[in-house]
Amino acid sequence: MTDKIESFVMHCGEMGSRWGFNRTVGQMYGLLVISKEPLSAVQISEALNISRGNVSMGIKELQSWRLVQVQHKPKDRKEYYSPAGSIWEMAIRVFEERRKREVDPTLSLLRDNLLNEPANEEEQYAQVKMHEIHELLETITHWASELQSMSPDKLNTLMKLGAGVSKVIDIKDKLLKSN
Amino acid sequence: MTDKIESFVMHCGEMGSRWGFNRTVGQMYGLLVISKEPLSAVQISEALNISRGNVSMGIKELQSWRLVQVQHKPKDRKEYYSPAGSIWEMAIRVFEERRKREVDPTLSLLRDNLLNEPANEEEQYAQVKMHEIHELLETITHWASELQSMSPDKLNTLMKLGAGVSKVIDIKDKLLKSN
DNA sequence: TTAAACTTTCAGAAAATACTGAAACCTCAG
DNA sequence: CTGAGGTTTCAGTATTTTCTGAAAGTTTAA
Repeated sequence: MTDKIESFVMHCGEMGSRWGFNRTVGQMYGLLVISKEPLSAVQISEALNISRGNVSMGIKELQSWRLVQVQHKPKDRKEYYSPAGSIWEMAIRVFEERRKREVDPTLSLLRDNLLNEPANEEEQYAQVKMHEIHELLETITHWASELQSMSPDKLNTLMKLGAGVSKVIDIKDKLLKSN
Repeated sequence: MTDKIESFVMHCGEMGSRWGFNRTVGQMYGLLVISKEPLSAVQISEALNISRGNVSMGIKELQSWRLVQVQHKPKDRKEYYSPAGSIWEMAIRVFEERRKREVDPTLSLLRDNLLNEPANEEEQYAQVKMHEIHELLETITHWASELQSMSPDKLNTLMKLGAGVSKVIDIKDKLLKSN
């Protein structure tokens, strides 16, 4: 591994925990992303100086994020791993999985809590707040899933448009009104 | 604390680490959000059964996320804490801070790495990948900051529009062409 | 100035998390 | 079958993170 590649891989490790997994898993993913060829478990464990068992657990974790792909070479029983999908898909998946882990459980707790009538003033206030949070999270997750259903191409146009969308929406409103 | 409130606070604790801080900090923030009145450090430590020192550290952490506000009561030297801003602002801030912690360092590493010429084929491939990632992250962060500059109201319209934006953009394109 | 009432800090203890490596497990060619 | 070549599991260990509580620091009323 050259210095430049190593610095990238180590950085992925340091960021790993912030992105939702741990250091080693981050390194593993970084390594797979910048390696042209798929890597075997042993190659990964040697490149990163970690145990074979750890690689196995890491791969499992990455699979739960739908971020790696298993491949086989002819005449070779080993499994070879490579990143699943394009950089773009990778981003979408991380987003999606994080939503599942970070937002969905909260939404369901809030839904449950909002079913009961508040028993006193304290709970009354709490419910108002929970309701606000619930509404916000619903709006955001709904929007996110709509965005995800758009083609990468459309999404790109939209993002490049930036705050300009606002103007486009204004135009739409005017058109609707004048009809 | 009633059961319902406690379940919310404990949930915030469990989610805490997924949202970027730790259990106690999560609980503290949950508690502050659903409490009508600002709370003193001692009240927090009693409500959550944690040490006074831990509260101090937690508040510091929440302040670094710009999520709490300090208040004072007349004739009282204690500090009282309450959530800073509306639920909406809270979401914006968490987003913003996470971007700073999770994306910005990566962008700067990638920028640095992309300045050097690749020394061999391996690095050549690595750079292509890093370039892709860099471009994607740039587009997304740029877009995110544009969105943040929009008024909550406009943003709400936009989000409610959902995948419908795509149609609106198509209409705009047609209008431009016909001119 | 002083001291009471508070907040912050931080070394060490406790708890949580991640890693290793050996054993168990799978799979398939012979 | 069987054993070679591979993967997974998991108990125990190492590392990292978090929490405590006592000491140090700060502020202000008198």
